[in-house]
Formats: sequence, structure tokens, C-alpha cells
Amino acid sequence: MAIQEKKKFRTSKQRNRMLQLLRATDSHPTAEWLYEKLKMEFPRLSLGTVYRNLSLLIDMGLVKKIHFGSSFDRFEANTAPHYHLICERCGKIFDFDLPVDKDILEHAKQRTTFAIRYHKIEFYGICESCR
Amino acid sequence: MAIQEKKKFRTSKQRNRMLQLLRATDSHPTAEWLYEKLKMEFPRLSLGTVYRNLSLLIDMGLVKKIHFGSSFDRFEANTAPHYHLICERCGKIFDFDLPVDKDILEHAKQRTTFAIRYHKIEFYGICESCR
DNA sequence: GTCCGTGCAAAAGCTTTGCAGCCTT
DNA sequence: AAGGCTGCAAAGCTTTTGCACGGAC
Repeated sequence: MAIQEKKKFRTSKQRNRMLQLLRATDSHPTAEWLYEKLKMEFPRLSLGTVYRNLSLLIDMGLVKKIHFGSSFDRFEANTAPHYHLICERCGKIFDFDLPVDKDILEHAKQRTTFAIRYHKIEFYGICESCR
Repeated sequence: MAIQEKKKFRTSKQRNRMLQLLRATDSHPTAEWLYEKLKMEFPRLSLGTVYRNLSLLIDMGLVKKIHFGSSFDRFEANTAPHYHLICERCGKIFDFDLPVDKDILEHAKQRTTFAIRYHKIEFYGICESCR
């Protein structure tokens, strides 16, 4: 939603429960998961409504989408570890030659039982030519 | 492709050119972009072939897919900045309470003309219960 | 009463796959 | 020859959208 649009939201039982569920879990659900959970309460619920409400909750700033980005896959032949700069306006992706930070990886490894193999960093912003 | 499968690859003009194109660009192409470029040389090329070859090139370790992850979107109600741990085996995503690193952002800002607004870090590995 | 949210179904968008023939080895 | 690779088309999967009705304000 563009910033200048002042959309008027109403409430709905479905959306309230969706937010409740999202706040009560740490499983980073998919739309399908929410749909399955809510079908018990709202037998006639449709997936379209789940997607529409997720979109509204994001507009309201109450929910975030993980794994967003462009809707299609992108590929690169640079197989060495490196980070990315992503322009929020034009969608272009740039390699970022920031030295890969070993401290981060070490720091992270000390703080989890996860067997970390690698990490990715993406910086989002506006590229020079879009400004 | 599972590690134990020893797949035998043959060469093909289409795949060779795809790799050349990927290596010659820094635009992080989509499958469609490759398809359009290659249609001049291979008028009967199909998108299916492009996808299949991308998959093979990834198996060969010559190409990486950006923006990979699960095939469907995931959502969370934790709107505060935080990082994620992602299990490569079970696919689960965990919030990582690593303190968000201001140094990284400052360091990055000094090295680019990008107007960086925020960044994301994801750590990939194997979670405790999958080991 | 207004008009936003919902259910339903169809469509859209990207990716994968089955099949028969071709090309590499 | 054997079997991986290709083009074509159909299918698959997730997400979006049009429409008419019901519900929030």
C-alpha cells in the first residue's frame, strides 16, 4: 500500500483471530497453516481471505512477511560468499563487496545450539540511480 | 539432488551458453531473462529447459539461487528487528535473539552509495533436534 | 446506508514434469 | 547403442482477483 493512501480498516473476527494466532506462535506460519487452524472456528473460511488479511495486517504494520523479495527466483554465477544490496524501488540486486564478517559467524555460533553452516546478509534501501 | 547420487552430466550448447551469460552479467538474472537472451540463438528454446539447466548448474555447484528458501511465504507477528536461524533439514525457522548489530549497518553504509534502510541476516544450518 | 470484509471460484504467475525424439558420449 | 538433454504442452503450486452477499460502523 502506498503511504499516501489512508485506508480505513474495519475489524473482523477472522482477522483478529489470525493476529492472535500469529502472536501466540513462534513457528513463522504459512498462509496454509493459518487456514487449517482457523477452519475449525470458521468452517467456511477461504484461503483468499487469509491472504487478504495477511496483506492487511502487513499494511497495518502488525505482521511481517519473511522471505519476501521478488516473486521469481534469481540466479548468479558468483558462488563465493558475498552479501547483497537490494533496491526497494527498482528491485535490482547488487553484489556487495563488504568483507564477509567472521566475527558475526563466531558470535552467532556461541549463542545457539544450531550447527551453523553459513549465513546470508541482505541490505535493503534505495540505489543511487533511483534517488 | 542428494549427495550420494552420482549423476552423470553431459554437455549441451544451451547449458554452456547459460553459464557464459550468467558469468558475464552482474544483474542476478531470472529464468525469464536468460530465456529471452537465449531465444535469439536458440529460437526453439523452452523455459522448461532453462529451469532444468539452472537446476543442473546448481547441482554442479556453478550457480547459486538467491531468494531460495521455502516455496511459500511465511509470516510473523514479531515486527521488531531480529535475525533468523533456518534449519536446512526440517525447514523450521527460529527467531535468533542475537543483538542486532549496529556496527554492521554503519560499516555497510560507509561502503556504498546505497541509502540503506535496514538489513536482514539469516543463518543456515542444522537445528538441535535434527542432529 | 455505506462500503469494507468474506466466501467462492476462476485466474494469474512462476516452476516442474511427462513424453517422444535428438544429441552427446 | 545408451541415456542424458530438448522442445512442447500440460500440470502443479502458491497467491491474487472479480463478484455478489453479509457485516461493521
